[in-house]
Amino acid sequence: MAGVNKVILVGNLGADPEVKYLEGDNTVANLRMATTEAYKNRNGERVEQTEWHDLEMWGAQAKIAEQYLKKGSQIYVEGKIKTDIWQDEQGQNRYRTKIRVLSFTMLGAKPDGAGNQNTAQQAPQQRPASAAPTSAPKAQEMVTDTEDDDLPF
Amino acid sequence: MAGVNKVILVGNLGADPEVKYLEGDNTVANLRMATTEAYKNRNGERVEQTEWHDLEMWGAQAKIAEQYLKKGSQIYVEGKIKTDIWQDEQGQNRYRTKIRVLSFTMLGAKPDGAGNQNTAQQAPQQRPASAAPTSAPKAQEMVTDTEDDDLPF
Amino acid sequence: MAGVNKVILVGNLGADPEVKYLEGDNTVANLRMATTEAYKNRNGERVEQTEWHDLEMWGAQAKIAEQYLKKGSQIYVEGKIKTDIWQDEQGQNRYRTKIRVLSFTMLGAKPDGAGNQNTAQQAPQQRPASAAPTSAPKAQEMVTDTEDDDLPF
Amino acid sequence: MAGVNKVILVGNLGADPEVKYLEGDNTVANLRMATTEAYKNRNGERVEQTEWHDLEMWGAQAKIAEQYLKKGSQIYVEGKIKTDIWQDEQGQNRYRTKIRVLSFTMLGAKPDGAGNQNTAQQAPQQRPASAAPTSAPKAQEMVTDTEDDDLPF
DNA sequence: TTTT
DNA sequence: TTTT
Repeated sequence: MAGVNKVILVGNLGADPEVKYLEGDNTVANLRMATTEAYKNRNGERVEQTEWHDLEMWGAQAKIAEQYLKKGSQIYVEGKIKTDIWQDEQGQNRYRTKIRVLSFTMLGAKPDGAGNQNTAQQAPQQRPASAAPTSAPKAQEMVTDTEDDDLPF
Repeated sequence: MAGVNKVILVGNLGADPEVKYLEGDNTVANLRMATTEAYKNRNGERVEQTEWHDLEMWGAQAKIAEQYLKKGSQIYVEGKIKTDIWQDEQGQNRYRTKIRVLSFTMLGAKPDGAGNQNTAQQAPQQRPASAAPTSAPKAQEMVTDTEDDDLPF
Repeated sequence: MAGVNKVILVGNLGADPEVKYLEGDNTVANLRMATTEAYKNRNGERVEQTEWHDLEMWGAQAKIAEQYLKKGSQIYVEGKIKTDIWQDEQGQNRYRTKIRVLSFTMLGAKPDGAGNQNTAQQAPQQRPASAAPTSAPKAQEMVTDTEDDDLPF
Repeated sequence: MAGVNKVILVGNLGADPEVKYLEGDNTVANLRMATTEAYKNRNGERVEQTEWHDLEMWGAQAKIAEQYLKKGSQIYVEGKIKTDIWQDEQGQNRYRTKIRVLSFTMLGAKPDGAGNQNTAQQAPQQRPASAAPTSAPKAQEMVTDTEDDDLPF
């Protein structure tokens, strides 16, 4: 049966994206993103709670992230949860959960010389990874994942 | 700047899908869907509130809806809000808001002879509208919109 | 049965909020919000499509909107779809769909003298409508609906 | 600034809920939930990918889960991502990510003798944890978290 | 009517 | 007009 595995985040990057260029012309970007919640506790004191998320982007999307996003950038992210499980040397299960980003968009602050908010999604038909540089999406537009199904993730 | 316009619904169809075959080999399906909320009011009485939604599906997705969905079907829907505005004979603005479905999946009850729950999405690369019947998604899978950008909607 | 009726929007206000103070110490705010999508059509031309949404906020949330939001403000909104239906003088059904906001948060640009981004939600336990001004949420925090069930909406 | 940390899942439970009654009249339920995605790979073969999620529910919600949910139950879940980090005996960072459920609802198949679909949410004002048994939400309704802010999670 |  |  079909399931739904959807994550929606709004928050800020804790560091610049880390981008790796892999063999076979593939690119992956890893980002750390904070989402902060504020509320008043029983004593009426303001409490802030920050959750950190590991984001993973692939292909053209990763390159756009490298180009437009940096530490502090506020973004909207849509993706899905993926948990890696493996065994360490002691034979114990180890877990690491990340968000596979399907689309993102920059919020708020204008990029350096550029316009205002950016959105970078992985919108298949609309912005092919093979698109010429001039037609490439900017972070101000929704940047959608353009990857195929057989990539190693 | 990039925006987000996202709708997520879980509910039941009030009637069978209405499907129209248009010229140019295009298909559109219109569905009425109810989402029901239940809560207790100040007097502790249980109150039910039902909201009705007009759904619109195109192309292969519309055909899957016609084939698998019917009055009473429980579905999960993801889409976006679209409001049509026009002027009536009196020159007054008239409004009609519908949900342009981007993906859907059948929930719960198994279709007649078939497997378990269905999901029908509009997943571009994965399930092309041109796919052979045997490889067509069923309502038990996520059915995603496969339409192009230049269609009349 | 329980349904889901959820809307998530990111966009900008087309005008300042319109706030009405009703009898019985109730407040309602109406806002117009644009969500813009950009994509390339078949000819490779960039096309922009803007959808306009009618937002409705109540109570403390409405007051926060009045205080912090204005024309151009970029916000994240979570809410549900509500369609009003009535008959006009000709006896024809008239429809108007709005988004009943359950929580919102300001994005991007800092409010005038204030801190950073704002989020205003309707978070019941956390920020009661009866909270003293000093403990009131700002638009930089998530502002959640605090209303009761028996209000006229 | 205010952030958004939202998860939406539709899937099935891999086992009955595990419920623990804690001191101080607190209850916690842990559930394993699968979300399955199906797509065709480059060779046109149908591929299924299942992701497993650790859900955590508290208070009245946990009790409703214990009462109505079991292995195989199909549910809709809304929550937020929470990652626990600690150091193991080797001084290495260990991670475990779970979904703190804010609301859920049962989908599809009717519970044994009961009505149809269930939704169990954590809707504060509407269905207080202190509500009498007869007014308690069933899994067919949206079951919302009723917990306070100072609980240990 | 917003924003880029 | 669905569903419970």
